[in-house]
Amino acid sequence: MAKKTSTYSISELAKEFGVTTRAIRHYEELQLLQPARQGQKRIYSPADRTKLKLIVRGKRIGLSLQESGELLHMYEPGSSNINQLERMLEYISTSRQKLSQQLRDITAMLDELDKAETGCKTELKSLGKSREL
Amino acid sequence: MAKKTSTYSISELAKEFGVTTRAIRHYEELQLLQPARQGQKRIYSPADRTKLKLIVRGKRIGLSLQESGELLHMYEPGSSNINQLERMLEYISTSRQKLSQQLRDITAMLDELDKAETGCKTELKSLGKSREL
DNA sequence: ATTGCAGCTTACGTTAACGTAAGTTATATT
DNA sequence: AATATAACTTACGTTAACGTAAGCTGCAAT
Repeated sequence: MAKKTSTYSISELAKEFGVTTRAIRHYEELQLLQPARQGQKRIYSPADRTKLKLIVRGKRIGLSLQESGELLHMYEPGSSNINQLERMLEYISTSRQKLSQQLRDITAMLDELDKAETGCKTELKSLGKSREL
Repeated sequence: MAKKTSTYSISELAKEFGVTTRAIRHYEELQLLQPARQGQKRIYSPADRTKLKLIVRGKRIGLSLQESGELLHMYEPGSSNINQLERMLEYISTSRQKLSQQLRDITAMLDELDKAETGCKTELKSLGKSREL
């Protein structure tokens, strides 16, 4: 039959993002996803897929599922009450600070890797020289 | 008595890096640190302090203690045998790729935060307008 | 009719990274 | 001498993020 390209099965998403179906169900248990159902089967919308993408991206940079969940919160309808919006702005600002710190940490690490690599290569060269004698 | 400014107690380091002494001892259990001893007490050298710094930095960007341990490996004497050095170069390259991916992930997230923030602010403004009527 | 997937649920198991408690030791202070 | 403080050891507890196993379900191909 015709494929509604706008929905995904759990194993399709699992394969696409390199996670297990168990993991995806786990994210659902933690309320990070709420896919529709067709009987018992989970049906994922493009929005669900995007959320999952954000989750795995979050994981790569070391966010907990909790933290990712809070970020996901910002992609929802937006219960637009003033207080909520302001709390969200604060949260955004805090998140940005954390991410900026991470940026610094990562570039610092990359620097160290460069140093280590140069040192390594110099050593290799000198080892090569001594064999050439 | 006079303070050898070139050594640290466990609680000094704990305070400086915002971790518990228990955590530091834990890193030692996992072989990430091997401080000297003065009787029973642990004495940390500047080198130990640097390692700890790398560990907490690693944690901030989501490295496991294992991974940090492997990175720390590169700051040691360097059992300079050719194979070792080449394996290390590979490891460095792999690490760099992971870190680069993280950089992309983080800037992507920062972008999303920007979007979310603008959206948030626009909503706030429209809410403000409606009250001005 | 049966065999084979893909998905589902329930539930216990596992690993990492410490937390926490209890009791011991060494040093310094009152 | 008594007490406080900082460190130590041993050992069990806890949380997060799934893994893994067992058994049930619906549908499709043989």
